[in-house]
Amino acid sequence: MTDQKSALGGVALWRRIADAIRLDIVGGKLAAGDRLPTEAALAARFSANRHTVRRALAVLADEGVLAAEQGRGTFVRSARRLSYPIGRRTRFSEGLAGQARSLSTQHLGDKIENATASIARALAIPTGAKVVRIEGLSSADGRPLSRSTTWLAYRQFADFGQRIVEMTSFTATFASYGIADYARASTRISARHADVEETKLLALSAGAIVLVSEAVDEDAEGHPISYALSRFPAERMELVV
Amino acid sequence: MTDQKSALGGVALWRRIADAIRLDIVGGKLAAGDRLPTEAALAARFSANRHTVRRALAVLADEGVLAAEQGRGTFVRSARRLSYPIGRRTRFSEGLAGQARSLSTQHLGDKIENATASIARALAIPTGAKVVRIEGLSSADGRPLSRSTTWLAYRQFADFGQRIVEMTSFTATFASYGIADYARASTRISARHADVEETKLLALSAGAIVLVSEAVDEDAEGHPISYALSRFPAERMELVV
DNA sequence: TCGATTTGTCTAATATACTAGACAACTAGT
DNA sequence: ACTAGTTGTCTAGTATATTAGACAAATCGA
Repeated sequence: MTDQKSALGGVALWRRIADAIRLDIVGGKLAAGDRLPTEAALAARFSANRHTVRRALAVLADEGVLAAEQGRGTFVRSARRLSYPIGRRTRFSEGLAGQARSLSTQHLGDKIENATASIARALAIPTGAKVVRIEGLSSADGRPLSRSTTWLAYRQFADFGQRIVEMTSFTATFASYGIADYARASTRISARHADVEETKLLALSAGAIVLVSEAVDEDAEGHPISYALSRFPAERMELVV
Repeated sequence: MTDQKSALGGVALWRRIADAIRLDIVGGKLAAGDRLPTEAALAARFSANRHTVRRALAVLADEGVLAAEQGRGTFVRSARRLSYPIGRRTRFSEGLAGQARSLSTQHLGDKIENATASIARALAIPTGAKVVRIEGLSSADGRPLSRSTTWLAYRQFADFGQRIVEMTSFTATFASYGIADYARASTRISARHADVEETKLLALSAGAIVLVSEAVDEDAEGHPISYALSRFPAERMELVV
């Protein structure tokens, strides 16, 4: 949109250029197979040096978003953002079905700890009460889509960590506790820069943005059963309400 | 959380430090009135030089988030993020009432133009059809909260731009067209770096992140009436579903 | 085959970001 | 009044980001 250099420090110019081009691609302005403007044209558009543009293109090529061909030009490879639906009763796998061929969720570990104030409030338990923490990473077609941390009351879900590795899905694991149905009670959405761990696990380039969703699920009676903090790469995902 | 310098280029260290501290404040880890760790302690925590930390603190002081007092320390001034609710029938002013004393929406201008593919799809009109574009800026207690661009079909809402300056609210203006009630049809949420114009209007520091919401409203019969693209400063707002 | 266009690579100069250390100015408690 | 601890300011050196220009290597159409 507003291609000016002015905006001053904080974020390097090559990163702003990379973000702008990526936005054109995931936003649909550039389709897969399209040829990008030449490096010289992009340099003019962003009032930057060709080398700076090349650095931005190198990052995007590294991400697999585009590929350069000497003598011919630079071409868009991959496609639009995936949409992650948020509603009262959406399940992870259902929501993304149809947008990707394969979906998987990887269990990164679990741990017993004491509830901080915000976790306790979400789960309606006393601050400091024991909670189970589950770390997970979800991917579609081999590309990581979300890094999530989930807390559950230890009192009710003491061995959730063991069960989920067998059951694989949250829905199935909840069912094993006799919770046949559950629904989303609330979702809060914010955004920030990815930290080092997220950058690594989500295969992001440094300085990328993550959408953060804070979700509380409740059982049929309206009691909160889980509090999940999910981080989505903003360049590959959008949330749909 | 993970305070390492490694993460490499793209985003300046002072900005990552500023973001981390701001996150502690708007996330509630640091309350208004609290004293921050000393500059030396922060420098150690982020493995950075004291001057780099000072630059981050200067930005936050400039934003009004904290204030330094020579000889005493640096103190947290202002408070938590505002929550913007998203639902089938939420209205801007209702949703934020109670979180801020004064709310205002400023009309920045309007224009007739031709619908791009995505606008046309959202409004269910042919690509290239005439649309009215409305630019606005909303603030709470003097701090800008959202920068929004709204498109409406020209055929139905030809003089929306004139009417809204009198009516002041979208709800009232829709009512003047005989639309007593409308509801949210869909909301898509993403995030990116603010562009130059947003940085200025939303009073952000360079390189800040905006939450982007793409919303379609429909009338009682389910016909789309407006397509709005709102940008919220991620450091001051969160969206609640 | 030639020439125009495009990406790839190299060298060099300048501006900005970051680190390092020293000391001044102010505050609060002894 | 003194001292320890804090923020404010200055100078200087190093690393990274950005600009600048030149030429090589590949592609494509005339």
